[in-house]
Amino acid sequence: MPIRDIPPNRSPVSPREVDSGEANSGEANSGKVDFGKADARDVAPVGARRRAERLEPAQRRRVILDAALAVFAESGFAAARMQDVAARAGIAKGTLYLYFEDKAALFEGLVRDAVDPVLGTMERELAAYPGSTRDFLTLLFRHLAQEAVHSPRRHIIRLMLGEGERFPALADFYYREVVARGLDLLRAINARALQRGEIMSDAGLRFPQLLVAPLLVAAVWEGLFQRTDPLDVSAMLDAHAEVVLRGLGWREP
Amino acid sequence: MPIRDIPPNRSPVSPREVDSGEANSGEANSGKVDFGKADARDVAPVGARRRAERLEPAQRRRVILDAALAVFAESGFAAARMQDVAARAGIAKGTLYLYFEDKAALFEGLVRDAVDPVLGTMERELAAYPGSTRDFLTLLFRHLAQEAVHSPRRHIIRLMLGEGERFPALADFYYREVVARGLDLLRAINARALQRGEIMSDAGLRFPQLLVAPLLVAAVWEGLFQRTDPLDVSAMLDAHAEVVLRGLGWREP
DNA sequence: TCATTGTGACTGACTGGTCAGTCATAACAG
DNA sequence: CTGTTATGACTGACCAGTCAGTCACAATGA
Repeated sequence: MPIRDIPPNRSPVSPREVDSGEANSGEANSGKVDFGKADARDVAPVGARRRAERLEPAQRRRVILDAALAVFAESGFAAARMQDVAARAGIAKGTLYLYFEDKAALFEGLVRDAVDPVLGTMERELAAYPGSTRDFLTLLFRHLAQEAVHSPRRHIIRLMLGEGERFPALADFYYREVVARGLDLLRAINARALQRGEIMSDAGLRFPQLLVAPLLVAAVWEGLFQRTDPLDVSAMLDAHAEVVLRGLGWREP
Repeated sequence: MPIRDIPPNRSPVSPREVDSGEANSGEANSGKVDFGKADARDVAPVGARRRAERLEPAQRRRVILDAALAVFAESGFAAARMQDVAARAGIAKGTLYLYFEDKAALFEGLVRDAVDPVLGTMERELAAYPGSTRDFLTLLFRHLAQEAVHSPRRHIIRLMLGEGERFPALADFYYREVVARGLDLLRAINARALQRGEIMSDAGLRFPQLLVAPLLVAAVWEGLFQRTDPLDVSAMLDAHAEVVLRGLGWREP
């Protein structure tokens, strides 16, 4: 309770960029009947407090999630500070808690939100794709490379790798929404190609992971080694498509 | 809302397992008062300090590093507590600081230490390997799978993925000591196979990453999805070897 | 039109708790 | 007794999460 006031000699004050706004700049109090202690503390600092513009909840949520992605991507879960998320979103820390239960919920929201749309379109495209499996695979790789390497969502992958083990429920969610669907898509591609006689081996049907493994490398390489040893992701994926198709027994249909 | 659960793992770490041979012989708290016989100062109000057995500095370092691997693997860098590392190593927290400058130095020491021996033997074996490239690749995969999935060092990989971006110097070290050497080894394999006419494509020479990508998947899968959707790593790697060799234009020599 | 009251998004100082790193002290080896 | 090694209580900082309060705007009514 803020009423319980503090001996004036104590000066906590976190000397930090946030700066706990001016000490008390006078101005006793207006109408408040204040029994007990005259109390000098608090009272509106009045300074240049900027209040964030009022926003539609959905918009505010978006802003927060964008900020959170940036901050979590930069620091990982444990080291990310809610204060920083708030600052980046242009709001006060307390406001975060109007939109998300706690830090974990924010992280979750982040992953859930980012995960959404990617695969749906590919699934639909596959059903209707007229060309050869080779062409579709190339298209798929190009799409996914975009996601895994160039989209801001690429950080989600890294976050999942790094923190996922400590969020089993989140890992499950990610598995259901991304991994399982992705693998199903790949199995469908393989099954169709086999059926059409475009390939001979069922290795890709049994281990669709083999088809996307290089994408994981690409996503990780970016963050860790790009600086030291740049990797041409597109070229690598082209090479991969070539190798894997031949490896599965490709022959022109 | 299936996701609500456990944020950072706050389990107190069971301090056995590493066990620096005896030392802090149990007892600790757990209510057992044991006012029995002898050992008068066992009641231990404040003073009774239990000392860890004296160890050679090198051995103590080993014990600490083992403990640190366990704790960091479980929690990641930021969430790992020095207190827990100490407890697991059977020593007091202060003692850690006799061996490592600070938490970051401990993490670094951990990675440096774990990284050491793995590749050397493979490099030497390649030089002397009499069999076909196919056999050598199979051998290599088996070795690396051991490292990436079953060895306690597998956690190092995950730690690098999660934290590496925040330790650029460590990422560089890891690149030099593991990644670069591994890729060189793979390039050597490819070059030799090409020269011998065992394969036709130079894709593996240009992107040796393609050969190990599935290992990364395996290492990650273990931690995140094994529970949900078990993956038979050996079978996957066999399939990978088969696909990739055919993909590179393998023909029996 | 202007005052009053209601609403809820937004704020940030504060609390309670955690933890890295320190250091006076204790135990041991020789 | 003396130097070396180990200890763990302590400090200082840091941060997630709370909550009493603020403010802009909308609705109401005079």
